[in-house]
Amino acid sequence: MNPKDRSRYEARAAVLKSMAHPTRLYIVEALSGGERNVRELTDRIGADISTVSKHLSVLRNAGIIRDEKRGAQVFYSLVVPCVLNFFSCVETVLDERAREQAGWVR
Amino acid sequence: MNPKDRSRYEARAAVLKSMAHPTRLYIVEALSGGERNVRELTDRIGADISTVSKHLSVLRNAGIIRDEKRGAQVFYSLVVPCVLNFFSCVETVLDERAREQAGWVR
DNA sequence: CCTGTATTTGGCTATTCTACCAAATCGCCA
DNA sequence: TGGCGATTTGGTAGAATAGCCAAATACAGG
Repeated sequence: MNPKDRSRYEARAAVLKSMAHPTRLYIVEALSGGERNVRELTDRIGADISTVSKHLSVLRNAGIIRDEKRGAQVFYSLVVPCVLNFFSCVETVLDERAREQAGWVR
Repeated sequence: MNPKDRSRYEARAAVLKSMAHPTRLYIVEALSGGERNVRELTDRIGADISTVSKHLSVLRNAGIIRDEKRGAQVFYSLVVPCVLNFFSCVETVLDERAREQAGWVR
């Protein structure tokens, strides 16, 4: 793989990697219903607020979400809604895998 | 987040994680053109064959690809083609990010 | 200006990844 | 059966992650 291709795939992988964590996936889905502030997300997730804040910055740096400060609060929202389409395909993968294991027909 | 939701998001994240690596993304795209054996993939990627083999097993365990042994060779192919749809959305993310940085309009 | 609330940042540890080399397996065929 | 090409597996060092706590920063009001 030449350097140009390599960096292209690295950039793509970085985007997927930013979503490849249970908490961050949860955040993405939560934001599909509209913007949320850090406190709301933290309450739902049930982890330390500093942990959630770091997950949010991972997603923001990847360009998946953006932040808007209003007063003392910071509201996050989805920048690229098409990432929500990933969910159905991921479910397909999981279903397919379950079927494989159950049937063992191959 | 309750345990049930948590494990659901963990399963989903595991699927994304299996693709969140430049080499593995490259493999997925390479397999969109049909099955390939380990040697072919290794030649294109330019890493140690044992490294490629391990990447392949990550994707196989996730249920994204499957292997079929024919003679001494092992051919890999895509199980769930919908993952190819991820690429266009990922490009959208990258484009959006590039635009942000260029324009600085916010 | 001082306090309280909201969020981010720094620091640290435990865990997980990744890549390579070496060694083990697997299937074919001389 | 012995050797060969193809692929996987075991081992390991180094890099990257994730989570928590403590401390820093940012804002709104009083």
